[in-house]
Parts: sequence; structure tokens; C-alpha cells
Amino acid sequence: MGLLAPRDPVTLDRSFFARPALVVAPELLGCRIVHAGVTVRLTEVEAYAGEGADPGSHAFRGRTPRTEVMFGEAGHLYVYFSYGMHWCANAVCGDEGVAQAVLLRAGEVVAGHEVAAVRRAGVPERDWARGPARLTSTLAIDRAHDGIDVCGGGPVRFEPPTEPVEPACVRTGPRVGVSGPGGDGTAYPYRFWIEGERTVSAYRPGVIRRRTR
DNA sequence: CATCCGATTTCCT
DNA sequence: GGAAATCGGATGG
Repeated sequence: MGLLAPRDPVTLDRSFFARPALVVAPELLGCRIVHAGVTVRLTEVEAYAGEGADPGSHAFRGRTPRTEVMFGEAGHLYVYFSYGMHWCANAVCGDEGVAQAVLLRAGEVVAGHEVAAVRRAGVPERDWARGPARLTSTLAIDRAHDGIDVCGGGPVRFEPPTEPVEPACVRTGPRVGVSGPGGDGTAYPYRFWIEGERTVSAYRPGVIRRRTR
């Protein structure tokens, strides 16, 4: 398997997710997430390392009621509420007790166009899942799915790519919208995307916040 | 493309 | 009590 060969097919079982988020993240590119009649092929994700290791992570300062699922078993969804009106979804990674996750940032609808068109009425198709909150909106994922197991035959599931993603097309760079120390992203180039995809969200630097203590 | 601001939870002070 | 937030839609240039 040379550097330019397509990746081996992946099996999206629990052991797939029970690895470091930085390993899982690029392998999720091209995979599909299925829920409520719509299938999205992932084109952009972001890794979040664990407690104490990643100032951008919600789990940086340790366990809270909100972040509890991130510390739990891999292969569950961590869904959080953002800016008073949006929901964003992560796949929990790593060993139990290790709070790592991969944020599902963007993708393209590859099945269920009719359902998505109703759910996202008035929105151009390109934008249906172009952004983490748009993605969950199109898939009808919200608070009810926080903590849900995606490896156990439940309503939300992942599927491997139908066409392999060329590793040469995988790019990495600064995360989007992450504030706090390292918020410029350069210290944490944990975003991964597929080069040339129209659904990759526009880069917006995080607000660089002053030290809060 | 840039800027503006909404509407609400979470967690720190 | 209040700042900050893994954002997105609207509007203006």
C-alpha cells in the first residue's frame, strides 16, 4: 500500500472509533453518515484531543455534565448546542476515560435528496451540509441524539466510502472557529478535508480571546 | 467577501 | 451574574 494508493476499506465498528481522534478523523473522510432518510458523505472533519491536551476542546478543563459522553465509550455521538440555536455532532473516539472526538463539519448529500430538500427548504443544495450545524440540521440530529451509540444498529449509523478517497486529496490545516489559546489554529492543525470538494466550509479564523485568567 | 447580530446553554467568577 | 460559545443567515459592498 503505497502512499498514493487508496486506503484500505474501513469497517466502522467500535474499534474503528476507539483510536486517537487524530487517526480516526482523516479516515472518516468519504464515509457516510445516515439518519432519518438522508445520507451525507463527509468531506470535512475536525479532531479534538483530550482533557488538558487541547485548549479548543470542550473537555479541556475536565469532566462536566455536558462533556460526560466524550469521556465515555467510543462510537457514540457527542451533540452540543451552539450559539443559542444550532446543534453540532462529534463522533467520540479513543479509550474510555479519554475525551477525544471528531467534529463532523461538512459533507454532501448523496441519498435522500427529496427529504433533505424539504428539511432545508430554500437553501441551495451545496449548503445543505456545508457546516457543522447545517449538517446536523439536514440529518435531523439534535439534542435527542447526544450520547447515542452509532455502532449498535441504532437510528444513526456510519457507512464506509463507496469509492475510496485518494490520500493525496486529503488536506489538513487550522480548525475553524476555535477560540482561546491556540485559537489561530496554527498550533492545532486538526482539521481535515477532501481537496476540491465544493461542500468544504469556508475558513473563518476563530476569535482570538484574551486570557481569561 | 465582510460584517453584523441573533437566541440560549454552559460553565466560570 | 455574565462572558463566551466547535455557527449561520441576512445584508451590504
